[in-house]
Amino acid sequence: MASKSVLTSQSEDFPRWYQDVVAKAELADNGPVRGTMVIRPYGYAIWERIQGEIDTRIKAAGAKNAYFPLFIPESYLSKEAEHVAGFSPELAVVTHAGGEKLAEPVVVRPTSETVIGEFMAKWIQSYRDLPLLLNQWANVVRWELRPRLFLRSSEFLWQEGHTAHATSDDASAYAIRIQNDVYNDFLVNVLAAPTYQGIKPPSERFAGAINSMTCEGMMRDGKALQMATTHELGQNFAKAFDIHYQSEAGQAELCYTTSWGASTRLVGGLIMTHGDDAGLLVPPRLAPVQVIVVTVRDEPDVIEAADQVAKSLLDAGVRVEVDRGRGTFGRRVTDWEIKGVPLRVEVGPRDLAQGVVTVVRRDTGAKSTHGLGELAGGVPTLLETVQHDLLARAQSYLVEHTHDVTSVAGAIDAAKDGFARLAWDLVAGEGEREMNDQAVSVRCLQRRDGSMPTSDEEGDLVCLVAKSY
RNA sequence: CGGGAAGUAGCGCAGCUUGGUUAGCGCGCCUGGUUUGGGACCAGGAGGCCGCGGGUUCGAAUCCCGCCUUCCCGACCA
Repeated sequence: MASKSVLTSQSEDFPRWYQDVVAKAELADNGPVRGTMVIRPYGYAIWERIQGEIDTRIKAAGAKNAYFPLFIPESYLSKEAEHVAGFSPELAVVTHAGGEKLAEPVVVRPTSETVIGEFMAKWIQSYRDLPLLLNQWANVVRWELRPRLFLRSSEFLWQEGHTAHATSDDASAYAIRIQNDVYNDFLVNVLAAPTYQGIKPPSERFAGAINSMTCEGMMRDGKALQMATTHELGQNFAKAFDIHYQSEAGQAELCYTTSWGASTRLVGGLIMTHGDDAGLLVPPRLAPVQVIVVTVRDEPDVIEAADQVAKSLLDAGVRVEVDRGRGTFGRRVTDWEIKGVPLRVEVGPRDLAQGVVTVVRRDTGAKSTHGLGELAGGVPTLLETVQHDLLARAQSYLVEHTHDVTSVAGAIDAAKDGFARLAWDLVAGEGEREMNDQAVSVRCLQRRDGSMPTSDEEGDLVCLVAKSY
């Protein structure tokens, strides 16, 4: 039976749909101060899954976690000219503390290149100390003029990796490794959100970087979202903070540093990559709840069967919860659809009489019946099927919403629907300004074969342009 | 930060133009009952500094000023 829709549909009003999902899936609320965000338990559970997956990959890449302070002396920011110029407009600065005006104002970190640079300089003495591979999970503050939950909040959570290397080549290779083995691997294999990887044009580079790499995803409203980013900082920060080492030959040499991050914005990317008119849709490998077992009637034998189903799935390594005795069946079904739980197992008297349960896929709505005994074997397989189907669907979406064009005007037009791809030579300079006037920007540069260039100086590059978040 | 819209119960809204008894409605919430295979129904009930501060007035949700917050469109960004 069709019911009145719970959410604004994507086609009716996409921004409204996004807010409805955030609210009704109980992901987050606005905080009392403009731009701040309260992440609710279900939203945080998703973030914890993201954290866990990324953290494992970071450690596999050899970086170690540490923690640096929230407060940074204002003077640190000023040490790198481009860095301070880039971040000044969005800094939160503490001028008073302990009831008195501070001698030197303290900034709330917008990112930690500066403090970490200061300590890298202290810790690195010899080439034997390199590479130094650090990561921290932290909150950062960038005063946003136009906040949006998860996508752009004044305070957000992220991981920021910071590394120091003896050579430019080593720094570059490590940055590429992070980009591929941490970010791209997570995005493709866990989030099921394929992206275009490329380098940023000079205009879009991180403040203080010599090269920025990005993973650019396509949301279901045709706008691009930067899902993760990696920067080669060259020797800019090494110079500013005197990060040097003694080489094998006994010479003092400056280090090359990198930094890289992924944030709670990924939750926004998740919502807009997979979500549909029924709500959120979380890929199984990411989902904090992979299977929800719903009782159709709250009768003792049904409840007992539901608990047994949950136990057998739990034993099979499935993240499962049971929902029973809370409102009507239809209500509970809708609630879990909004939350995007990938599989629902319905346990009711009619099925039980035949020794089966009904399994429903959140992505397709397809129902199937499974014998009680074979559930623990079948569900993990089905979860993997859903995972692969979501990736395939997102992949097609990305391809279908990428249009090859041959002019700036054509690109601006194509950007109404997604990415436009065209020769970078046609765009660089005046073309980029023309696009920016239409709220279209260059998201990344690639080689013609789709691989990542080492620099924007490389000839014969293409650019992917789009409207973006 | 510029342009636009809006803040009244948890959510969505009416009331404001033309100031005047006790501020309404739908959903949700609580209690009891009937229900339950796709957002149930009946009955009873709780819940409001009408965003905050100031002003005008005998009297302000309503008129005036300031601020805060949210949403949309731009410029800036993970």
